[in-house]
Amino acid sequence: MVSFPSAPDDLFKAYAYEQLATIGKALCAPARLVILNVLCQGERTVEVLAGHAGLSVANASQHLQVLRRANLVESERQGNKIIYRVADRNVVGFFTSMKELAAERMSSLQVAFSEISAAPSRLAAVGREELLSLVEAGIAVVIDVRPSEEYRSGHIAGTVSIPLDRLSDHLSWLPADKEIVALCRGSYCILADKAVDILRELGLSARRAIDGVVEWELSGLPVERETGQRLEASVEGDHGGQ
Amino acid sequence: MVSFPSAPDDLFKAYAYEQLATIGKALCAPARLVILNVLCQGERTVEVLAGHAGLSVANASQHLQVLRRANLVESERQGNKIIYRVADRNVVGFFTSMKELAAERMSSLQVAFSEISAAPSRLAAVGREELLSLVEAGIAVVIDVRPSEEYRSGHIAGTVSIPLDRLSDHLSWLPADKEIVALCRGSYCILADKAVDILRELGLSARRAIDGVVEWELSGLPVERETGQRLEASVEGDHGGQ
DNA sequence: ACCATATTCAACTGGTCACTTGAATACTTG
DNA sequence: CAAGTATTCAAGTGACCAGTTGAATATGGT
Repeated sequence: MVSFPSAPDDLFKAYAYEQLATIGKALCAPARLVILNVLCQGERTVEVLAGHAGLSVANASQHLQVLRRANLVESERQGNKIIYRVADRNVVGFFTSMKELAAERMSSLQVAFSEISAAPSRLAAVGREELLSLVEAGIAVVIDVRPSEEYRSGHIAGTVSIPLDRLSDHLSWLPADKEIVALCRGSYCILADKAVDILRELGLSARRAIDGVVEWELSGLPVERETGQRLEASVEGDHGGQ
Repeated sequence: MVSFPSAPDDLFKAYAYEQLATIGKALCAPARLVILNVLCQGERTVEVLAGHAGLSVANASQHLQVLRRANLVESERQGNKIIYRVADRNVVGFFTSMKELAAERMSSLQVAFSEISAAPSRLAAVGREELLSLVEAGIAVVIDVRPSEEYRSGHIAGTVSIPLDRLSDHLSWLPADKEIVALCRGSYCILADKAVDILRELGLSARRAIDGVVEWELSGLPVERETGQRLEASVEGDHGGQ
């Protein structure tokens, strides 16, 4: 560069950090984070995503384009609809580490949350190592309380699908002598908390898992997918979770 | 939760994503990213950080407080000055993966950049595996072209400190029969590019490393630190790098 | 105690972003 | 080819954010 004026250097620096900031900007609106979190679990249509985030379709579409400009998600036309998905497996890992980083801040909230909740489900949450050992020892059953569509589009092998809103239908055959561990979408999702509260009120031994299906998948557990099955519009069954 | 109104659920969801967005907001201003990148290499004073980012001290202070509110950095008073550092080793890892995620977007820029640059240093950059094998085979020398203060505060074992602005003083003893690999702060830093251009103009075989010292450190290489040595105010020697 | 230095606070301004609304585009189905 | 559905575009509004300036706070040295 010797004979190089310094201007292009600053230009490069400015441009580089501007590009980097594009990713940051994509992650600074809560609505986009909700969308991204849903997309980390599988591909979805615009309408479904708008429902999850509580946005108008037009608004959700704009948020999605911000995410796409940041190269975090990509879209593809499939028949009548346009489906969005994360652009890369790395995005899932990156977003997960962001959530883990925020978990520290969240801990204060979780304490406050457990105080208004009937059962301190969050504080007794089950970590990965413990859950694995519980399952291996055969003294725990893991139930996946997400809506059944999500279970179908990808779940950890060995878990049983019991959507939260159908939990009462399956109470009869749940073992009273084993511990029940509820699995949902992760620490930002409260489906498992609700399930645990219900089960405990019935006298069963239940706890929630700290991590969600996506985190387990990232840590290398085998995942089963029902291929060909696609998530169509149906936000029903999602009782404020995530 | 059974007997729980759904309002607190939405409150939790909203609060959780708001907290997560705090981190995103901290990363959406280029100036803050520059600051964070410098902090990933070691603790600094406000004045130094302001110099790196090209901001007024008051402005840099405000940016630092945004970063602190997001729990990404922490501050400590040391005598007359206040030094900032990353709050957690995980922050370095997280920020690194963010940069890697952006690298894809950057590739287009790197091509454009190499076109105006005398030598296509970026395109021939050396990755980790290759560099390790080159060093093991004894056919490459690795020079650390960052300012000497940064080298002192932490560098990879086996590398030699040759600050870019003193490169001409060390030309005599650089081996002509080996390949010279220049190491700097990473792909967002152009110090190594400049060094390579100088060396090539002199007929030496030189390439830059893709990654910076921080990335190498994260991947497990032994790091040497001169303890007790602290980075005092001195932006001099930083020729537009980062 | 006083001054110099380092950092933060407070008030202000221009620009950018999120959300709304109404229209336009693109594809599928009859 | 027409009608319907899904998504995107375009314009407008209110809120928030980055940067500036000048003053306030806090520490160390004399």
